[in-house]
Amino acid sequence: MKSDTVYKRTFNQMLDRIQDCAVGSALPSETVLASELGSSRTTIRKVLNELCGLGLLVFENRVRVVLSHDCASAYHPAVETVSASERLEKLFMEWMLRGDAKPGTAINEAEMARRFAISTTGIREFLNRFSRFGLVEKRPGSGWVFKGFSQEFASELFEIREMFELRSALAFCRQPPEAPSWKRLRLIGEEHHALLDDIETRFHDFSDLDDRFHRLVIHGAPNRFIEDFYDIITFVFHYHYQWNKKSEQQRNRTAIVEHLRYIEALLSGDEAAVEAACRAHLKSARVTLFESMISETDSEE
Amino acid sequence: MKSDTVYKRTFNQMLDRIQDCAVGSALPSETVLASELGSSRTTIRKVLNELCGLGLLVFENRVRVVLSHDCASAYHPAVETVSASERLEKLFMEWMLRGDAKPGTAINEAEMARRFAISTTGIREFLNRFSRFGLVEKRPGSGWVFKGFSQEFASELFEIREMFELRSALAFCRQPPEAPSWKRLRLIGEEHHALLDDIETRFHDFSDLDDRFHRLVIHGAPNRFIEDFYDIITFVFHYHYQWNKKSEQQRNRTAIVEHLRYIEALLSGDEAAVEAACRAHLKSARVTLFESMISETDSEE
DNA sequence: GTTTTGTCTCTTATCCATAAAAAACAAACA
DNA sequence: TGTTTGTTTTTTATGGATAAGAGACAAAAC
Repeated sequence: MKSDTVYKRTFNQMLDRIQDCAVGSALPSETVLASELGSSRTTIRKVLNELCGLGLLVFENRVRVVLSHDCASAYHPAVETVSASERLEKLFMEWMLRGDAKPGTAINEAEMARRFAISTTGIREFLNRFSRFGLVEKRPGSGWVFKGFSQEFASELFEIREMFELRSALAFCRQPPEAPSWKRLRLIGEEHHALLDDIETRFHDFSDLDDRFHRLVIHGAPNRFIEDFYDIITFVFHYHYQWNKKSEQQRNRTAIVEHLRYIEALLSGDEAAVEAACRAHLKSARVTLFESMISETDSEE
Repeated sequence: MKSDTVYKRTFNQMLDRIQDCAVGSALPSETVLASELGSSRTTIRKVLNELCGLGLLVFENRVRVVLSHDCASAYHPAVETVSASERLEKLFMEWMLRGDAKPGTAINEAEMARRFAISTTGIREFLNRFSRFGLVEKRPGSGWVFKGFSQEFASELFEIREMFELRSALAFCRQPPEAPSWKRLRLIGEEHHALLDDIETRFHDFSDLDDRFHRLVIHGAPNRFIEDFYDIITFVFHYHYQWNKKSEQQRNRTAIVEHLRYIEALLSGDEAAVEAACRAHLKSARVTLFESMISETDSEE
């Protein structure tokens, strides 16, 4: 049976939304709310009905009016708002990054289903989707082999990343001056400056900015395979650094400075400078990743 | 319920196998047969039992003896030897390449399940695996979008292919002379010569040789992402040219000649020559593919 | 004691079922 | 006429069931 995580998530969002409205004011139409909160009208209505039942809203004259902001206790627990597949992804990555599985281990669906308390269908779907990351491989008939989040993996990942990013950065330079990317790049540059100024407190905001910056560069000359590959990078970094927070602030500060040089080079249009800045940044990112992987291994021995 | 395609396929293979043995001679042990035919002993025994029942074998003194070769009518129909997922792949590719789906079309699992008479779970698994080819994309909650096997797709595919192959070819050259790949390359070179001599009759054999050649080059400096990507190429070419056989012989002849030049360059170790030969071959492959795509569109209008 | 076959257990491929969510359609209003 | 809400239909997410197939262990034979 499908879980009602969408409903619960939307419900919580709606509570937030209500608190932004003055008591006595009217909510927008169902259609508007649906597109605003990113779910279907069906779900919105279910939420709205529930909220009427709770006395937080009234529905009169085809309009829903906010009655109260007193809903702190109505929120659904956050765990219940993530779908089975999202939960599985998280569990699996934790399990992997905790190093419970040595490279080459055979993993089988039935056992995983038990371990993670998710149906075999769910496991199977996850592994199928996940196999594009190159960390597991299917052996038809019998199960899967776990390839391991190893130095080798990281190294192969970076080799491709460097090829792709360099190609994209140079292509980016060659865009006509009227391309809208230039403006976006300047804006992202400003965001970097702003973040650098507040780095002490806001260093967590970097990974999002990082992602947006690299995707902007890459998108300058779109290629679905390159963009897809960047999903892998994002994914790997996301989970790896979530488990490995050592010197996060310093790491991010360095990266920002490198980005700024990179951005400047792009804006100047000087291809040699772009190449140099791009290479320098990726090299440093690689070293940082490797160091964090080594220190992780060390600390466990 | 799991289908018994493995059994039927193994059964057919076993019939072939029996016909290679003289009547009155003994079959090897179950274990040996299992590894020879690539299935488990469980399946082998089932087949063997059936064959005893049919009177083609006898089992006496712990040994199975061939009684007869008269089994032409015992074969299971070939259709029943392919698993649901393989069948689906084929059906889907036909549907796609026949051009029934315009790029941007939304496809939904339920409808596909009906169209192809395969359970929704099966469809879903297929689409999930298939999404790494960049031809369909998931929209969580609602279905999938079909991206289309367009010129644009082919062009993006080739851009990556060129980057990867060039990188691999150069890395291949730099292998130490004692690397076993050199010998393999020479052998593959000979196969090319042999095929060229018989091209009139054997031109169908080229696609396998092509695949092995490129994979050998790529594997000189292994990188799982590059090898994975080559799966996409193989897949796309396989199906595209299966539907588009025009001037197959000429196309293959040209490719063989290009390969031979490419191989010679690799063996010479002259990097400039390698680069030139590699680029030339890929450029020509690209042109050929595009032409066949255009003529396909034309013929339909 | 190593192979070989016999038996039993566990896992995978595949279908089906069902509640949740999305989408399509229809009626009502402004 | 175009929104907005009410209703119905369709589709997706997720669990479950089961025969086929794989693998593990035991017994037998050489």
